[in-house]
Amino acid sequence: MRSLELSTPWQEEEDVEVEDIELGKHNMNGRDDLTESSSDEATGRKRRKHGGSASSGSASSGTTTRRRKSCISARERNLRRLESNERERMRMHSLNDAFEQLREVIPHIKMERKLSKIETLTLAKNYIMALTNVICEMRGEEKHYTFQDVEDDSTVELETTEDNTREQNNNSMFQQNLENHQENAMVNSR
DNA sequence: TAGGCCATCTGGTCCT
DNA sequence: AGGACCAGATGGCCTA
Repeated sequence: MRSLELSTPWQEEEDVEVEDIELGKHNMNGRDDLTESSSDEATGRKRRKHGGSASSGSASSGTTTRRRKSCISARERNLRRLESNERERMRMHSLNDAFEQLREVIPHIKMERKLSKIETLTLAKNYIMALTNVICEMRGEEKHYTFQDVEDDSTVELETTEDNTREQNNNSMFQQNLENHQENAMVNSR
């Protein structure tokens, strides 16, 4: 763990009423003028160097704007930024918790590594589609969705054939599980 | 070593 | 006004 170095650009600024800001012209590789990020003592997770760029988001690039800066001290801004970082960290952690809970409820072939986020979402989508099909079938309606071969599915692009095979296995497992549940439901309802 | 995935920082925008 | 949300950027870790 490295300690927090308080020498970020915004700390060294003097308080000014108005500042010229050139959007979209920041040094993308300008890691040199950036120091270590805020500490992560609260979470103990790995930390990064400053990664963000000022040209991110939907800021209009290439234009020069003149914006009024609030009359708060550099120290205050520093504090606000750190608090904001902490909130963002917590928000992302809660998002990751939600992903973890989703992984737990999606039936899938267990692997050495955990499902990535994109895999989790894709499987969840497929599972919902499979469930929807079962409901339709129970109602005697036509199936809503057809599970295409992964190669034919332009919406899902997996990198390796191993991944394709796994996804197909998971899809057929969905169907198998659902059919079993369906049978059980029939038996219980008698 | 390249590429995928991820955590984190950051600043803009939206919402309350 | 302040917090939540979002997306871009970056560097670390891991695997093929």
